[in-house]
Amino acid sequence: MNHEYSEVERDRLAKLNKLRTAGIDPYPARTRFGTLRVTAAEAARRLVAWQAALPEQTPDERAAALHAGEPTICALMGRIVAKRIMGKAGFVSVEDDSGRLQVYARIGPDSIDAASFELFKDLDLGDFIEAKGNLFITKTGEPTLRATDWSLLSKSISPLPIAKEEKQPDGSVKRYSAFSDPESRYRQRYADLAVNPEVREIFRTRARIIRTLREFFDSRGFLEVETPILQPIYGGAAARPFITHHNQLDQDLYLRISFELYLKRLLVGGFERVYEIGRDFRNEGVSFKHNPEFTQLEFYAAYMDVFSVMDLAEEMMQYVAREVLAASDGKTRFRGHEIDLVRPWQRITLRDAILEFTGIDYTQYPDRESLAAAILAHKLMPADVVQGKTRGKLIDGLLGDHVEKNLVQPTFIYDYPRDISPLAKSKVGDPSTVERFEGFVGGMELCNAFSELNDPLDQEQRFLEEMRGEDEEAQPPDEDYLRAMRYGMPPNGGFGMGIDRLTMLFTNNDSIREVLLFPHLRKEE
RNA sequence: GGGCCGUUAGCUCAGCCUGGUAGAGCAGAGGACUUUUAAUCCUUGUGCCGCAGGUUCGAAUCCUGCACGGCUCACCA
Repeated sequence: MNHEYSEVERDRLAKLNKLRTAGIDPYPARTRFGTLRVTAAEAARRLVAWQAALPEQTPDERAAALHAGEPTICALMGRIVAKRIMGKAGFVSVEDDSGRLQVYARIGPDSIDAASFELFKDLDLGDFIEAKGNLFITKTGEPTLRATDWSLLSKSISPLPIAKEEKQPDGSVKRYSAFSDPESRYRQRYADLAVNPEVREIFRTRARIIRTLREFFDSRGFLEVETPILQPIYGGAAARPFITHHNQLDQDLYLRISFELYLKRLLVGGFERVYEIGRDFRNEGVSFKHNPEFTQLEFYAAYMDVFSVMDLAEEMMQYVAREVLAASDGKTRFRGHEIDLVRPWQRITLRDAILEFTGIDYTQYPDRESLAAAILAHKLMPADVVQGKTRGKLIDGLLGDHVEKNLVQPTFIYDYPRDISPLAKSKVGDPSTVERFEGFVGGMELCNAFSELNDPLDQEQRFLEEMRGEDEEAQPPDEDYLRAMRYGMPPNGGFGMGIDRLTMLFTNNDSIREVLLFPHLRKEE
């Protein structure tokens, strides 16, 4: 409550008080012309159709017809984003959710009277109005609504950073000194969305991605479920959690770091295919691909394994790409690469991938010490990073440092070390390896999946092994999960994918912050 | 956490190197203009120059520290 009004804001407050004194409510509860409403896009489409259906005419007749316009009365409502007043006539560009349309008003019998025009001239960029009238085409060819009546719907006090736009001959729009400072845009996302239409488009795409994923799983017999976000024991991933507290119970709770252990309990319960789309919370650093809370998709399917999940993941990606990109070729552009999401994706073992990009065949180094020595000999990691890492973490490090960035076209990497995958089933005949894959696109890890471990005795061993380690991200053993498993869990395949990264991929954004409506920022001073 | 860069008007930015007390365009205000579209033309206001300290007769400018941000490295299955 300590906002200091700027000079512009004080001017607008004075204007607002003048309106109130004149008996005009600057924030009316409802519109007057609601039943007549057309969107800007509908109006433009209607005018094009009307124009095309005009009969054969002389040029003079045609000009007169365009000027008179379509006779139907309709109303436009939205925010004023540009204003061009000249004497006793003027235009304001009105933007709604569908686009922009200009409203024309002048003093005259075909439009509004002098008193109304005085108020019209007083409008500010950012004000919401409604205007009623008929649609016509100006002599410069612009679809326009000729106002015969209009009202203020909401007065803008603080000036929005609305940029001027110039239509280019090729149809594109050139924006001058747009609101572009990333911090200001994220902190005041409302202003960003208000003045940068392409930002709104990112979030429409995001919504379409999520809707399409639901369609995909719903139509394949998956049940959408919701599991606890507040958990007494966290697990299902290697990450540090956020801790919170329940006052009445005097109990510490954790914000979930994954859905995995709860979803697999549901397989014990008899649901064969479940999925959840929701928020995970991980107490770790922020970066261009990490936010403390992020949206995750996980699914688990009884009687599937790592390879049938791989098939399903391919099908899913292809489905979403075609729906979302509205391009039947399923291609997207990301960081300057054209990426083809159509199946089949490349499949390569982790061993072969690391061999290809580092020259190291880790199967030749069966223990931590020999692998660490080889990595140092090849100068693949600094010594202080190598120190203290398990063999599995070293292998994972090689993947992250030397392989991931090269995996631009969709690639599945499979066969992972057991000690970094405590919830995955071991490979038959190769106890150091588990049935797991990760999907990479655009040089970025996108998803993670495995044949889920359903052997309660093996799972108990894995929890114990983890506890013995010194990894501060190790998950605590979950006794209740083991109890569930002992009742019997069907063999199943599970899958997790970051929706934020998927959205980055489909909207060609380098930063996760661009695809989160309100990304985490340090507190404002 | 490390490195680099940045923070000047509501927005986008110049000025800093080479210290002399702050500028442009847009937005705003006043005026002209009854089909404009980055409308145009005339007039005009606008600043804790991120914060704190230091050097200096004098600091937006040089130095130090801090805050915040961007990029990057590390960390992040």
